[in-house]
Amino acid sequence: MSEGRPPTIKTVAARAGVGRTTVSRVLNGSELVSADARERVLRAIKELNYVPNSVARGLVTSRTEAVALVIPESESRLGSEPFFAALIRGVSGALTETRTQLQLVLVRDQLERDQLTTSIVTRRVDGVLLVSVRAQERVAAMLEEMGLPTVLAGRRGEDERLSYVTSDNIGGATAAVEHLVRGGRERVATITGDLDMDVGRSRLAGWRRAHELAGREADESLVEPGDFSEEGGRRAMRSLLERAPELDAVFAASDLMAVGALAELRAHGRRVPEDVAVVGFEDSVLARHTNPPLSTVRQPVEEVGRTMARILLDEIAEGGARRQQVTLPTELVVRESS
Amino acid sequence: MSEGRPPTIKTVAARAGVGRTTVSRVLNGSELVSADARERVLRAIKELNYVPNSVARGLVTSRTEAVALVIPESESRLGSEPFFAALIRGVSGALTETRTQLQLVLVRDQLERDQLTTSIVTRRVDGVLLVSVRAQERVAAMLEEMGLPTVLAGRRGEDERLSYVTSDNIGGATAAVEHLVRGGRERVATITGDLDMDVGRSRLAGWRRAHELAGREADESLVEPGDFSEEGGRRAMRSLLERAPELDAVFAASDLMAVGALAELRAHGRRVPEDVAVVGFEDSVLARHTNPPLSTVRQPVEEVGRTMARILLDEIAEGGARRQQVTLPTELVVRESS
DNA sequence: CCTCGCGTTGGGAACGTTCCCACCCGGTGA
DNA sequence: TCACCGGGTGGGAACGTTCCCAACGCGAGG
Repeated sequence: MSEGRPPTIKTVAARAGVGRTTVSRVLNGSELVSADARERVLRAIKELNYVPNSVARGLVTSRTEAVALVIPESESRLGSEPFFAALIRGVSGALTETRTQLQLVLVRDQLERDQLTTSIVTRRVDGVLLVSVRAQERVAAMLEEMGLPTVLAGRRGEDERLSYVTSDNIGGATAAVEHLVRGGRERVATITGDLDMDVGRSRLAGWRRAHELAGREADESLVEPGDFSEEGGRRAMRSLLERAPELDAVFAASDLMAVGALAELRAHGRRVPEDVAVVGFEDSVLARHTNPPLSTVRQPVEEVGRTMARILLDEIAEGGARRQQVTLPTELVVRESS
Repeated sequence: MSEGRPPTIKTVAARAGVGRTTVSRVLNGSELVSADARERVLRAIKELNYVPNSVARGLVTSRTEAVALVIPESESRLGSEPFFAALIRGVSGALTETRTQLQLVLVRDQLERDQLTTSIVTRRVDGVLLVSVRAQERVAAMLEEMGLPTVLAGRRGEDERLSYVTSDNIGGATAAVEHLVRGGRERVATITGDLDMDVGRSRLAGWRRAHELAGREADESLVEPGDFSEEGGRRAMRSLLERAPELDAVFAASDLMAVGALAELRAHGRRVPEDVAVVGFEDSVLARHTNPPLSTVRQPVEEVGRTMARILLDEIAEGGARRQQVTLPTELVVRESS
């Protein structure tokens, strides 16, 4: 096995006794090849162990068969790690069906964020998947302007113009709070996520909506801003307990904040769920292992990833005109904290 | 701003009033360019918003400035998700410094595993990072044979020939068990990981070694095989309790198995740590949130990723002769379960 | 027997770079 | 004055594909 250098399409053509073009046609599944020629080509390919050079192909077609998955550092940290992993799983699953490559881009700091556009142009990817964007996300705006096919995980706001896939945050939050109300809770507080993000705002909107549906007035003094982190959850719980000691339930906009809240409640001697019921959001691995096990809202993260990838492939194939916006259903998971 | 099509090196050359080659030289930092020409080229680049086409460059240099990170599906599942996320963070961090792209390849099933070689050849990456390999990993063997620069996370066995980065599994396990012995535990059992993997074997070796160092005979009936999963941990704990009800400590080769063990111990009315002490391995997010919080061995996962990337870049740059094998230190984290 | 058409085929050009080499030009030493 | 040198420069070729188009062979129809 003395491979000088890898075989090219010419090597194959020579071996099969045909021209370059015919080999190319076989490779790309064209009909205009005689059965005889096709068979000879296929045999030569197998004998030579030929694999087409995707770089050369990319040069002429100006398509790389690759998409970038862009994830802000903050998203890959925090308890959202399982989110991140599941999303990748979904994306990757949908992508491998079409042989599209997945490039991972983690954006650490502001500097990298600024270079991102150049970086994406250099990469020459066919499209971009962008995770969890803030309201004023410059990267998204730039991609939109460049006309590069783009699908967001989550949306920047309610008037999002780009394609996106998100889970039903309003519905999930509503269901969580309704569940608390139905369980006889009178004073349901909420610890919100970052209100600069649609997930944060939507989950808060769900809390409000549930009150409305129950014919109650939402008491805004029961709303405490958090930041999706465990420590943020602790802090928020602390100030809620000071301000509204009579509360008997908390809806936290993330499991991690719920974990922080649980710790703080314990520190204050409140029993869960007897004195205070707690519900989180996300259904991360954590939720099953807290004490007591955490009721939460499950999001179909892997499905979100899969859907994003499918939509992106669509956009790439069709020249990107039609935008698709999908909201996937969430599901309340009741455990012992409520 | 009516961009017909993106500017090429020729556009830049024309605008700067120089030849293609000179632009190329400026781009690649060659010294053989007059200050004057260099400045004109840089200005033209800025004015035209020119970004070199990495595909075309890749075609002639036959380097893509991209590496693949290959992760078996089983590794991205289970409680190892944070592991996976942290590893990616490390890899990505070290890579962005050199503008190298990261391609993520998740291997779901056997079929995909078989196609992996072709897939890697098609991708034309400059090197491969391969996660957590089993003893008989065909992919690793194939990469070795192809001579493609490769770095493993973990090793196939003690006689690994490829470059790898691993954490000190033997040392960590030894420390964990010594800690239990020093705490006065007499009968320290262990739930092993998959013994087909070096991590599994090494952590078991550490358990043996600690006994040896303490001048005790390791009682092999206290060894129960697990599979790194929570359910596996439960099952193993159950049969240990049946077989050796007098045990007073358990070292589980992963946090997730430790969690399973905790649940099973509780079900059997054993108190932790009073009746039985438990130590895990990994220090995943989970460990801080179990009841009681889990003592465990922390691995520097992000650092493993960073180191892998650095070694791979080295191998790529230097034509791959020298192999590097690095073992990073682990650290015992004592919480309340021991 | 010639022409037409259609299924099949292959060569040339192009994609945007880098690398090799030849060239130019001013200065230096004989 | 002439050969020589070396920094600076640019054009041609090559990388391995795909696409365009011209050409081929062969049977059918006039």
